[in-house]
Amino acid sequence: MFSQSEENYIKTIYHLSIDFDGGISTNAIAKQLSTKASSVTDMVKKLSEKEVVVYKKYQGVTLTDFGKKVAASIIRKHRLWEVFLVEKLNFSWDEVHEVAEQLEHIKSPKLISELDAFLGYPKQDPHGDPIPDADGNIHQIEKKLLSLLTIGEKGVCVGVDDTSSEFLKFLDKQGIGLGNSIKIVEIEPFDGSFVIEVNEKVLTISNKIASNLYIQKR
Amino acid sequence: MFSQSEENYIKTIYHLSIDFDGGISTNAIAKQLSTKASSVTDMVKKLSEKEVVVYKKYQGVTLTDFGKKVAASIIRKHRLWEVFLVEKLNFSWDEVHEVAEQLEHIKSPKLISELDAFLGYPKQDPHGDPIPDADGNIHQIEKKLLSLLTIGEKGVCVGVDDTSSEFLKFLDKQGIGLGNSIKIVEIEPFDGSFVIEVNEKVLTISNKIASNLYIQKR
DNA sequence: ACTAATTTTTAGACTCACCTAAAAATTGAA
DNA sequence: TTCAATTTTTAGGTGAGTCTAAAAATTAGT
Repeated sequence: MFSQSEENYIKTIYHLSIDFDGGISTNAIAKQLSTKASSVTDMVKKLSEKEVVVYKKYQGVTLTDFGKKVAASIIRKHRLWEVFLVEKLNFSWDEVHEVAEQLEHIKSPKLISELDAFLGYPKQDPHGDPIPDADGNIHQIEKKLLSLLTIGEKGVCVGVDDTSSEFLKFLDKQGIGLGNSIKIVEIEPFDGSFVIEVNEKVLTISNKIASNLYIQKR
Repeated sequence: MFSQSEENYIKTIYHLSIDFDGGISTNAIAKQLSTKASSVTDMVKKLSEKEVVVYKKYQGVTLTDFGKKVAASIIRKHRLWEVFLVEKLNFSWDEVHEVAEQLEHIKSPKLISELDAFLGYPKQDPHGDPIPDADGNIHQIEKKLLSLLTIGEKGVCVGVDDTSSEFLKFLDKQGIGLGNSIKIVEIEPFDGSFVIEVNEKVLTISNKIASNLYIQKR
């Protein structure tokens, strides 16, 4: 069994490993968890004794296969709770994270399997991220950043990269949500901003916004 | 804000205060929490600094009005989660306690008010215990131990005193549940056992069982 | 009322997760 | 390649919450 603190480290290392391959630096982990590199060194030694990570001094850490399974189970809980909060308790997608951070640490296999069934075995969380299955397998759907599309291309909004409250509130205000069809009308060469058509409305979004929206072409 | 440990002490002191009035001894708290009296003394000093309890050396502790409010809010969360587990996630009433012990510490006012609404503002938990309202008021329903009734009296089963898994499983096996109408057919003078009629069936229960079942006369 | 038994508190120590400050290793720039 | 900047680790310390053992206070038996 892992403490809440250990679980937070495991989850963080997992997330950092997605964009970066090779050892994750103690500094990167420290920054993500708002703690100090020295604290990370301590924890990482403990996790390596528990066979969750491989750690060589000054080389950063990588998750073992076991560690990846543990991470997947924490993320599974986190995302299932997010679905619950949005679908059943009227939370908006920018309010769920903080509470899910707490709920993900509840220990009860029955709770999670029943919650999964109660929610109808959802495959994605409210931000479009995949929910790992009970065995820890993650089925990532085919998706592309909106900013990589060209004029005339169409697709469906299936996720966001940045999940900050400010960004999600902005999307709500613009009327952009998961499942919406989006068509690229124009790309401004000067600043890379995009003119898109969504929900029968035409609007302009900055390149930064476009670089945080995932589109599935289908 | 209180730590999980502090919350567990506050809840325990509250529960112990129901059956004994006057100061609750450190020993009683220690036994309930499976810890040592010396640890209790430490915590109780801290809680008294936070104005949650009144503590005089060697005199035991009592909750302040503020402490009672805090206790009620923890118990409210615990019981709402119990209802959720039984009504929505197919837990049986003997499985809920352990998980609710974890869930009761989740911090989010919105979570609890939305959960309350989602469950249809329940007034009792699965064991028949009252759910405190958002202001900390507890509306205890009128009830009596079955063992205090006499031959011919009738009532409805509204709660249990002992909530141990063994007892609850026993009740399930006998077909006794909340809401069932119960009639006293006979009382055995020799051992004080009761012959009762419930769900059109007649069965005999020991005095010990009868002393753990609450009946509402209506 | 006076011991004896029990309860409660104090004192000191432990683990966990964190910190700061300094030392050591790595990296990068001229 | 060398040395300065950066990163990482070590060393030592803190607070929360727990423990054991011993001291102090209370309660109970005669």
